[in-house]
Amino acid sequence: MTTVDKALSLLDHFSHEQTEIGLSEFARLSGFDKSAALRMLSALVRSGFLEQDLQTRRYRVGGSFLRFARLRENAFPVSDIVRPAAQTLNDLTRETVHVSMYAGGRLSTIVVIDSPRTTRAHVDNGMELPFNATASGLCWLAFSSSSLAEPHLSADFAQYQQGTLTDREAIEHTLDQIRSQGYGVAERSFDDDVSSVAVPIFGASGEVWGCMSLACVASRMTPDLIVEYSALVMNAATAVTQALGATIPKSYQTSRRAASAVRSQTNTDLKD
Amino acid sequence: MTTVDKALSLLDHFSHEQTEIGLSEFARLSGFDKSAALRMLSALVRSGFLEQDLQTRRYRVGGSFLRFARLRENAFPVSDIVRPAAQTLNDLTRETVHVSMYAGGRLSTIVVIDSPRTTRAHVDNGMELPFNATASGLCWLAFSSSSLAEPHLSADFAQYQQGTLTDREAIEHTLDQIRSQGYGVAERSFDDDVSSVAVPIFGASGEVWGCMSLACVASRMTPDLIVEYSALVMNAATAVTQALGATIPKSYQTSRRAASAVRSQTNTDLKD
DNA sequence: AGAGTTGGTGAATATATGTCACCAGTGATG
DNA sequence: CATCACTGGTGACATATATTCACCAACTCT
Repeated sequence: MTTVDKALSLLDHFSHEQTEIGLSEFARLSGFDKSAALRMLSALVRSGFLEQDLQTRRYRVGGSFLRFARLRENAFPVSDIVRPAAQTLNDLTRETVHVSMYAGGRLSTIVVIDSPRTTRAHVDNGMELPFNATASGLCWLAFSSSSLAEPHLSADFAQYQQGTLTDREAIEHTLDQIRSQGYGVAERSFDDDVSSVAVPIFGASGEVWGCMSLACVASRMTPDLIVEYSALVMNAATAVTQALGATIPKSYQTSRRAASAVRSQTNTDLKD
Repeated sequence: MTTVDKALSLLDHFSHEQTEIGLSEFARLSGFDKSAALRMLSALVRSGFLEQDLQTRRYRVGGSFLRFARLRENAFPVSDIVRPAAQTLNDLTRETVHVSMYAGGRLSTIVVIDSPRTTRAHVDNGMELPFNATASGLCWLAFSSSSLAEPHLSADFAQYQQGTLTDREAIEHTLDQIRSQGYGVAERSFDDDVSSVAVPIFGASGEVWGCMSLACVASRMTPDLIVEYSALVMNAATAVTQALGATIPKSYQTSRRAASAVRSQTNTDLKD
């Protein structure tokens, strides 16, 4: 682990809940010495990746991220590519659709389109999706290479709800199931009232780039709907994969074929 | 300069024009050894701040920026704060309005609202504004502390147009003028067909946080309009400063008073 | 007043970094 | 086809740099 890795890992302690962190707090969270932490934090401040509140002396995520995020969107407009497919899926199902992307060891939502219904699952844009508790997280694990997935499989899992999978054995079993059916399902696993169906999006390198997921109020989700939705999400995710200039890996195509029979069925159903 | 500074400075070589950079190119641009550069680049890739194209082996800005940018917007929703004021100014003038923010040694646009007119000045969101050639850049220099401004005053200035200021003497003279009138003007200085008026936005620390600028087709800009617009931009920028939880520094208030007489005039004019 | 915070400093040692030579692969040129 | 000039990447050395530790001043809450 280089010094740069350590410095950048400090940023990982920020979250939607934790938006400001002080020096001692950083040292505690990261395990680094206060003095070492301060030097790294100062470097991050100098380059604008952190800002320091002059009153409280606490640090927050800096403005440089805005610049680089725009730079990236300019060079490689992910949102623009992803949003149409998500919108189509949202139009078809009238349920919440979100697309997540794997970067820096996190799976976080980059596009969210909420359901227009009066009762709906809400997902925050930019939200981090836990690997053990969400359809997207499990789906990512299922189709990622073992070397990439390993660190996330040997982590400590938080138990969000009664049904949340926290045992590695149980998770591995679920991943097998996901691999065979081609999509991941999580019912009342992260949020007590939400069930969702997720399908992998592949990147140019053949790795799982992220996931597309449909989330709805748990009481609305039936086994039949899961099958219907999975086919629709699969279509949308495939469109995104192709729009990213990638191809569906052979390993996944078998799953797709298995599901495509179902899809033609459901498409017929939906025509009525 | 710590290693972290060096690693992060590598990212500064990306721009709207330069969206992908290879290892040797990085070494050349930064002056670092190839081997050292590679180690830093690898660290940046590991944390998702860079991505490497597996075909070309070149690097591009990574996906982690999206996550952190959203994290920041969630904690401190700058765009949401800035946009209404910019929209109001756009409604009043029907000219292009852009707001820039200073971070990591760069002044770059974070909100852009284009003019609805058939001929209009277009500004890219996320664009970097050169300090010597834009109204915003000059305005930032004029009201920033000398220690912050110095590195940007002793840099090499690019000559974008005939009238671009590239001589430090001339720039300092212009800055004096900007300080006395409270707003910056740049006519055909960056783009040959664009003139703009910029006013500083202050942050909680009292420093210049960024600028609000009105840009229009150069041929439309008259001395009278500059005075009118400057008062309107000043109103909008003041609103943003206050929305950011900051106060206008005393040093700037004198400029504002000088202009407020003009403002009451122009406000009357605009009522008709 | 005292204990427990906080952010920050300075000087020891230990370690990661900068430097350089080197390798394999690619594409252009004669 | 052989050469040349690139490319991305590797490994090992001396050295510069980061980590560690004790310490300081300021603030808050008993």
